[in-house]
Amino acid sequence: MATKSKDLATPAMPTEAAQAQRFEKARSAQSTALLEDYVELISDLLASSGEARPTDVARRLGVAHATAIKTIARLKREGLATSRPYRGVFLTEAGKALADRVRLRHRLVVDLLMAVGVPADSAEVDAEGIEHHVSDAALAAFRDFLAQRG
Amino acid sequence: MATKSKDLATPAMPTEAAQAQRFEKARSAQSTALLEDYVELISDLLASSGEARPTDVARRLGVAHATAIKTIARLKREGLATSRPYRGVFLTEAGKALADRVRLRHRLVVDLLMAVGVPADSAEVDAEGIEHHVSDAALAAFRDFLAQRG
DNA sequence: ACCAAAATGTAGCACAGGCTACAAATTGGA
DNA sequence: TCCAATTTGTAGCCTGTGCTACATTTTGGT
Repeated sequence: MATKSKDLATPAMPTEAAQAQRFEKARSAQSTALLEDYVELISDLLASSGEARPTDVARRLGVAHATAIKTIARLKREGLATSRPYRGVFLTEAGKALADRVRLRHRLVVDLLMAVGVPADSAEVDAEGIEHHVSDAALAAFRDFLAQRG
Repeated sequence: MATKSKDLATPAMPTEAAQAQRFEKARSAQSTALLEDYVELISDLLASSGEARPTDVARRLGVAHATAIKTIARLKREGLATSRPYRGVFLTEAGKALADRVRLRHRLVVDLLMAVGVPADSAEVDAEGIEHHVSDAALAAFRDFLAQRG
């Protein structure tokens, strides 16, 4: 291992490897973020109206319906959803499980943000982007922190 | 169904428009995230060793050097960096300003995470993904919260 | 001074996730 | 019933961000 370091400045940079790993993790989180959003949204639509139509999904996400359909195809490829032509989208068991996990995490993030003083509306908006990058360790810490403040 | 008919079980879904806007925001944040990472890293490298070579940037980010070079080209297109062939990368004034903002935000996010009990190493890793999605409002709240706990 | 290794740059591919445009199926109202 | 609007699906394009392979330039050791 070439410890070719010359990090002799400011608040100490992490090692190359450590830093690369962090970025790698952030990139991989990003690649699942969209699927998580779709699954959670589909779950919500199913719960609140009994069906999840591609057009509704598209409108909620603010994308063209063709985009939604393409991503739903990816959900199916990954075993998270099922659908038949002109019949709406449904979640597999794996999809439901993911949706539940994501929803829980979302609430926890919003609650944590509000607990530290972020206004409710900002908290909701920010959580949408933040939630996908919160590790289990952080999530556990959030839970403890919230429990401790009633 | 006006302002706050929120029951404990199911938090009402937001309106289509509101939700679409949130996702749109998250998507646009994502598109600037990579540039922010590059700019901050380049700034760190310049500060700690006086130069930022594409290969170093690539190694730190954990990507192939060709990928780094391509993204650096984008930084130049966007007026954040300058570089001449075989001569390393430098930041424009805009790039420096962005780097400073990003670095500050990064610290604040890490500190906030640790303040609510997230272990230091998790905090660093999570912050890498989270920071790009933290609004100014949330940032201000973080600052206040941290100030209040000395 | 030279040549090999390292760094840099270029070209071309893949895939994800946007889009528009068009085609086909379904649904609802007259 | 039947036609028009809506919904759904398909095709093809663009951009961003990865990659590998190869070409070129710079650098450093002998």
